[in-house]
Amino acid sequence: MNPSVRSLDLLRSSGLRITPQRLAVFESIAGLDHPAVDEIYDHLRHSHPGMSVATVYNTVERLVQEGLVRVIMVEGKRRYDLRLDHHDHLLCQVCHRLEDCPDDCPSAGMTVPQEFLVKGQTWQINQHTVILEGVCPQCMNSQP
Amino acid sequence: MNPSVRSLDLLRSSGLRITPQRLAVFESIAGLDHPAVDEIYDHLRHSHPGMSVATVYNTVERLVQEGLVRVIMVEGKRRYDLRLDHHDHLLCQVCHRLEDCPDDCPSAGMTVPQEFLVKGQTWQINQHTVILEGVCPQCMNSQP
DNA sequence: ATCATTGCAAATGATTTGCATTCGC
DNA sequence: GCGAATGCAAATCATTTGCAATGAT
Repeated sequence: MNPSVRSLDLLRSSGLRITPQRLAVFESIAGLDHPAVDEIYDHLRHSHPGMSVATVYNTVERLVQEGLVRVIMVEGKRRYDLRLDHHDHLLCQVCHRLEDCPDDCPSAGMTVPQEFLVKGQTWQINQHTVILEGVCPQCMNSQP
Repeated sequence: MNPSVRSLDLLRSSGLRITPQRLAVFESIAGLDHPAVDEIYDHLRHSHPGMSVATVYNTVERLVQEGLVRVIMVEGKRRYDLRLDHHDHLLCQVCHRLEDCPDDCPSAGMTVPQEFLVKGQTWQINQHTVILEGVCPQCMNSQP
């Protein structure tokens, strides 16, 4: 699959050097569904022999720094997402699939103030994470 | 500190064998604030020399299985909580303190249905996790 | 040519596992 | 005494780090 112009543009606009590895990692995140590093690495094994896991870790970290992708910590593993706006996630406890919560999600409307008073003292809130855990439709069907 | 009658009762009621290590781990979780395994272990080092980390892992895992404590996955680490009812958490990104969200928390009123329709297919939802991340009052004061 | 990026291998941190010994019941 | 629980050490999994070689600009 050729790198999309969009990927190239995004990478370039961030000022990062364009390397085949970076392009590949970026497009993997776009193509896979909330992948973790090992999934990205496995995905690229055949198309990019010689690619190192360390490079995947590096790249993914740079992409996060540049604000091109987002991390979601799930089950002790970092997973990566191209969507940058806040949204909640659905996690399948069986197959570990992670999916974006649709906008009519019960938690989607929740707003969190930037400051929050707890026991008379102020917390500054920077972000919040909502994960709904359960069983996805596929796993529901295969193991009733 | 002597084991409280309550701890003993709780452990006994679950059918678990009462060992000094179990009692100690259970009371550590009660005494510390959302501790991770290493904090429990450090806490018990002096009072229980010879106690193994593996035992702490074992014990904590059994306590979760028996429904006596709850795990919260935070920053790639399991942390343990005696409160069993659903409640949200506040995480300090500076000192990594984890605190229960008070009941007037913006997310506290949120209810999540047991079944949830996504793209025409049904997810079964078992639980949900809400973590508000930011800076705690103490860290706010010490680093402005 | 310069300096960021890569690849490899060794290191770290959290957690798990195997197994012989110990101890609650 | 029996079987579950413990302690220890080695193993595993995710991630990080050090460093020499490579390659994008």
